Amino acid sequence: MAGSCFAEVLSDLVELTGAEQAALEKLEERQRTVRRGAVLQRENEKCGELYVLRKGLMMSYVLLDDGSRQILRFLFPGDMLGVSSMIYREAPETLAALSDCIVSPFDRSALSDLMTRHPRLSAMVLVYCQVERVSLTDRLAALGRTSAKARVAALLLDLRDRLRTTDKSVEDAFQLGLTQEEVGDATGLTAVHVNRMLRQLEEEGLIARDSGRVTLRDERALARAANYVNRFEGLDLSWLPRPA
Amino acid sequence: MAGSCFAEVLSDLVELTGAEQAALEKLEERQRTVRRGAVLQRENEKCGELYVLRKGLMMSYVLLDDGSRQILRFLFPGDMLGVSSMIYREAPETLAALSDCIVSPFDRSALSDLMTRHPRLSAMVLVYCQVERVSLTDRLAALGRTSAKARVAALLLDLRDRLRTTDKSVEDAFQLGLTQEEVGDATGLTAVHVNRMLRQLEEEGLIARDSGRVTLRDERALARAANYVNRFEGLDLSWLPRPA
DNA sequence: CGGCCCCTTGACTAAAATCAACGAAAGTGG
DNA sequence: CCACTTTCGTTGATTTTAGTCAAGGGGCCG
Repeated sequence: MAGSCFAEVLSDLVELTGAEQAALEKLEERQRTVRRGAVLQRENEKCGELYVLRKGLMMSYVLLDDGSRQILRFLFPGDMLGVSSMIYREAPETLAALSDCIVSPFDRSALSDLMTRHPRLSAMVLVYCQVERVSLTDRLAALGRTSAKARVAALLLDLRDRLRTTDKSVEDAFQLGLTQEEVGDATGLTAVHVNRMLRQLEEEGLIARDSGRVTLRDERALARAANYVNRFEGLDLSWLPRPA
Repeated sequence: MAGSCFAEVLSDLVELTGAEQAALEKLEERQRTVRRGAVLQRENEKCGELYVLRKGLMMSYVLLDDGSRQILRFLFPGDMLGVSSMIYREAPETLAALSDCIVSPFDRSALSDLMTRHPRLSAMVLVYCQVERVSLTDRLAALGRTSAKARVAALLLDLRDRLRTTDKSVEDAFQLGLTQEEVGDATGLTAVHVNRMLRQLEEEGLIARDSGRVTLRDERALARAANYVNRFEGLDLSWLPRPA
């Protein structure tokens, strides 16, 4: 199996040259499986490698002193994992697999080399990180200023959009590969309250549920309730340097 | 007035070459003043330039549909503003001045050029953005999983640390250049509740207040209450490429 | 079959928001 | 320089939102 998952994400943004594709494929030469529930990197432990997620669903989270968990981000195929760990001696967050996964590990220096040799890819890595950053600020605003229901709605919309980038067959229904506790840890709620919010969304006809499968029945109303924006849209990359 | 504020931030991390310093100074050739309360960039409007903040205190925020505001970040001298706006047609956040400020505006293409010509600076811009990203995730965890008191304590510690990087004379006391409403919009609380939390911190002897000036009286206890980490510490940049 | 994990629901509690009022301080305009 | 307005901080009373505690049910796995 060849091809670079990260390159696929980037090639939605610009047309890559052969040399650029080759450089990205080199990052994903190696492969490794990660079992559901396994931890790839643990918070406060020495930083290891970086990864590209090739297959499966992962998450990054932090644990607070009182034992509570905040899920920072869900990770989908094509996502680059552990970029922030690259810059620290100790990892600022834990990376764990929510399903059986395949990742491609690579070294800090590999990314450093790539950035030196391919200035345009370097800029695109920055773009990718900024998209992530803006998504984080969306979630920050959601946690700070929106209701429990809005946060759950936003999470559902976001999950659907992210799943669709990999699997075009996803339309308005998808398997929610998360427990309600995980949804709670992502939205800053308790599992009990997540349950109530899902029920409420269901009663209002905004979603339907059937054994872990969620259907978005009224996307317009959900998006309105959630203040949701897909941050992979509306990009302007006209300023990118010419390919080397 | 010469010298690059952003270069000063970076030179705390590695020793810059003359060429690198010159390149960074070029970004800050121009200067512009911004009045207290003025807006440099407005959410959803066409993205303009990027900036380096040279002097003063600014903030970035978003407004939600119901009119509530979430402050995403406070900006200090040496910070680069609007990097995320660079990649979008429309700005994802508003940039506003909390005090009279001086900024150096520059063009997307100027940063793009710099990244092409100076691979190591390119990597350092990425590092800078990742520090910002990790700080955002700290705040995300604070909003999602910590009490009102802890959030206010964390904000005070963070402000102090950021002020100290510019002004070494700041020890445990500083002018809180924010209204309680602004503190609330940053921490996801109401101004009224912020007031009560400040009072409580004061009553417990963790801080003292006098006409807008805050003194941290028990930093240890504050940091414990707040789960606070200074993200400019603990970096490992040994992987950075050689300077060009 | 039994145990565990996850979902569900009700009753109750705690945390933070809301509403309202007032005083002090800081600008503003004559 | 003074009257006026506005902003900001403070406080109490009350309401709303979400958390906590507890119990039971369904499905899956060993």
